Amino acid sequence: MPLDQRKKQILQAIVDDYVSTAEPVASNSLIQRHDFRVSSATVRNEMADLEQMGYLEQPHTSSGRVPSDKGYREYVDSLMRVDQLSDEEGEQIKSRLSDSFDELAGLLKKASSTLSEQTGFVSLALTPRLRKSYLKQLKMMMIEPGKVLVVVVLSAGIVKDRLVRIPDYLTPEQLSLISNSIESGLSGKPLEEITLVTVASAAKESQVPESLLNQILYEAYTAIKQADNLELYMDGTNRMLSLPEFSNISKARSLFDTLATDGIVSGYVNELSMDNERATYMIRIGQEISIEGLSDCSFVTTTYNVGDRIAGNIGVIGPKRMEYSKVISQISFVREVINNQMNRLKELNGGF
Amino acid sequence: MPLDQRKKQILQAIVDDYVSTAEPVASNSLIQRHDFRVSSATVRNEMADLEQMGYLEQPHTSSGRVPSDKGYREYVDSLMRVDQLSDEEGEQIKSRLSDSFDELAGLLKKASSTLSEQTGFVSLALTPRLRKSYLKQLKMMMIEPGKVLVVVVLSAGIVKDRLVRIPDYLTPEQLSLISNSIESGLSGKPLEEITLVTVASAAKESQVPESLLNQILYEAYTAIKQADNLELYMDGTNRMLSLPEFSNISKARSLFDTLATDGIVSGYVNELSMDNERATYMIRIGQEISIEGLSDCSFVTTTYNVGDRIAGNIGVIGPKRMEYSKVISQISFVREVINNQMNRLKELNGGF
DNA sequence: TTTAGCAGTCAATGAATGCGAGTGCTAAGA
DNA sequence: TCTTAGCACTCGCATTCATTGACTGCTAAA
Repeated sequence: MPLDQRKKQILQAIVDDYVSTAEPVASNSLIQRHDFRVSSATVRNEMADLEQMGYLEQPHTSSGRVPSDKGYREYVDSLMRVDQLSDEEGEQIKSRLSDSFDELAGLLKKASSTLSEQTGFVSLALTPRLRKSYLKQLKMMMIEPGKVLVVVVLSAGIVKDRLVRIPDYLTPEQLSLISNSIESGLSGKPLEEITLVTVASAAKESQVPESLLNQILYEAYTAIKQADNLELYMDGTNRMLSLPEFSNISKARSLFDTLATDGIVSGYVNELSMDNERATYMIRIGQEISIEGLSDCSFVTTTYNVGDRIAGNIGVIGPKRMEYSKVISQISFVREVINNQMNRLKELNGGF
Repeated sequence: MPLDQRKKQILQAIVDDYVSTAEPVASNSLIQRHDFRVSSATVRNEMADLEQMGYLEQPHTSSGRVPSDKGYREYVDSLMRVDQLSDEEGEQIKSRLSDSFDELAGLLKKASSTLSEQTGFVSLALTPRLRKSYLKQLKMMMIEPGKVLVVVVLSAGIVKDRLVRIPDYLTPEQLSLISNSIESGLSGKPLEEITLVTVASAAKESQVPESLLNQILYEAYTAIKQADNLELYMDGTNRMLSLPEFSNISKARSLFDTLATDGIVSGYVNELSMDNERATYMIRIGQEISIEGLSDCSFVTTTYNVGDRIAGNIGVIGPKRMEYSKVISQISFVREVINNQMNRLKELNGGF
C-alpha cells in the first residue's frame, strides 16, 4: 500500500523535526510547528498507521515517534526538499579548496577536512581507482648499492614510489637496463593487465642474466601494484563524540573501533560505488549498512571523476538523524570543486 | 619533612591498590590486603598525615584515599618495585618485532602498535631528530617537463622524497647540473647548518642562469628541510574509551581532541627528551604535563638511539593510575629491540 | 605510640510519589 | 466515512526521603 499524500506530509514533518531536535516527535508538537489543517488526534491516527507500516518507531508507549530506517529511506527517496547551499557556504568551501594543489593527496586531504568542518560529521575521501589507468613510467634509482627507489608514474599524473632492497652486486647499469625494458614493455598498459608474468617477460628484453633479474622483478611488480592501493583520508571522527547518539561510551567505542579498522570503510564505500556506477550520490541508512558499529549511522557518498573512466569517492558518515539534503548539497559542491581541480591537474599533466 | 618508613610503605600500598582497583583505598582494606602489623586506626592516622602532606587526596569525607600527583611522583621516584617482564611477554614483543624492516617507518609503526597492545594504553613512536645527521645525496628526477621528484638521502640511511612543480622550460640537463652542484656543495653538512643561503651558494656552481635557478632553489631547500620533520606514530587511542577515567564523554572528547591535534604530543615529547638527554626514561604525571586534556594522564617515554647522536622517542600515554613499573619494563624492552634493529639497519647502510 | 570504640559524614541505593508528556480509544459531529 | 474532542491510561523522569554501609576522625584507655 503506497503512502497517501497526508501520510507523506506527516512522515516528512516527523523526520524534519526529529533531525533538528533529536527528540521523539509528538502529535501535538507536530501540529504546532507545521500548519496541518487537522487535529492532533487525526495526526495520532496517521502516526499509528505509519508505525504499523514500518516507517516509524516508538521508543516506548507514551512517547513520540522516531523514524525507522525505512522511514528515513522513504524520506530521502521521495520526500525531502532539495536544499540549496547558501552563497556564503559555497564561497567558504571554494576558498578553502582554492589553493592550487600539485598533488592529488593534498587536494583530497583538504577536501575531506573541509567536508567534515562544513557538515560537522565524519568525512572521507578515497583516492581514485586506477585499474583502468596505465603505466607511463617506471624508474629505478639506485640510492646506494643494494638500495633502490622505485618510482612509478601513472597516466593520471600520479606518482608513487617505494624504497626497496635488492642484492648489492647489481650495478646501476644493469638496473637501468632492467627498468628501461620494463618501462618500454609495459608503458601504456592498464594497471589491471599488469601481472608478475607480464613484468617478467618485459624485463627479459634487458638481456640481464636471469638470476639477477629474479631478485628485482618482484619489487618492481609490487611497486606498480601498490600504486593502485586505495587510500582513505578520514576526518572529524572526534565530532561524533558530541552527538547524543553516541553519548553512550560503549557505542562510541564500537563506532571508533570500526572507523579505525583499516579497510572496512574504504572497502565498503568502494564496493558501493562500483555497484552503483550510474548514481551521482549514494545514501545508505542504518541497518542497510551491514557493518557492525555503523548501524546507527548513515553514509552519504558521491563519486568524483578524473577523465571519464577513473573515479574516486568522497562522502560523509553521520548519524541517521542528519540533514540529508544539506549534506548532499555540501558534498555535491565539494565534488564540483574537486572535479574542476582535477581538470586543472589534467591540463597540467598534458592529459591522462 | 621526609617520609618515614611506615608512611612510605603505606603510600606504596595505596598506590598499588588504587592502580589495580580504581577505587579509593580505605584503611581497612589496606590492612587486610597487606600485613601491616598495626590496626586500621593507626593506618588512618598515617593516611591523614599523608593527605596533609599532599601525597593523598580524599574525593569526599568518608571515602578512602586516592594518590595525588605528588603521591604518584614519590611512588615512581622511590617507592615502586621494579618489575621484570615475564619471559613470555618478552618473547611476544620480540616475535612481533622480529621481521626485518627495511624502513624506519615500518619498524616504528610496528613498535608503536606492539607497545599499545602490550600496555593497553596509547602508544607513540617519534621518528629520530636528524638535525645532527648530514646530507648524503640530493637527486632531482624529472618525471615530465615541469614535474620533478626531489629525493633526499640522509646519512642515517633515511630517504625522503617530494614531488614538486618547476617551470617547464627547465631541461633535464640543467636540472641535473643544479642538483649535482647542490649535492656536492652540501653533502656531508649537518642538516641544521643547511639554509636557503647555503643551498643558493652551492647551486651557483652549476653555472645555470640565475633566473632559472631561483625557481628551483626553494623547492630543493624545502625538500631537505622536510626530511627533518618529526613524524609521530600513535596507536590505541580507542583503548582509552574503556577506562573509567574517561567514561565521561566530554573528558574523552577533550583527550581525543588533544591527541589528534598535530604537533601537541610530538612537540611535548620531543622537548621532554631534549631537556633530559641523560635520562633513560622520563615520566610525567598529571598536572606536570601542562597540556589541557592530558591532565588526567601520565606519559612514560624513553629514547632509542641510532648511532650515538641521533635519537628518537617511544612512549606510552595512559591514565595516571597505571602500573608504572610494568609499563616501564615493557617500554624498555621495546627500546632494546628497536636499538638492535637500528644497529642492523646501520650495518646494512654501511654506517651512518 | 597504639588501638578499640564510637560518633559523624556522605555517597549510593531504592522505594514512594507526583508530574507531565504522550498515546489510544471512544463516541459524537461533520 | 472521516474528523475530532475528550478522557483514561501508560510510562519515563525527577524529586523526595529514609536506609544502608563504607569510611573517617576523635577520644580515651592500654
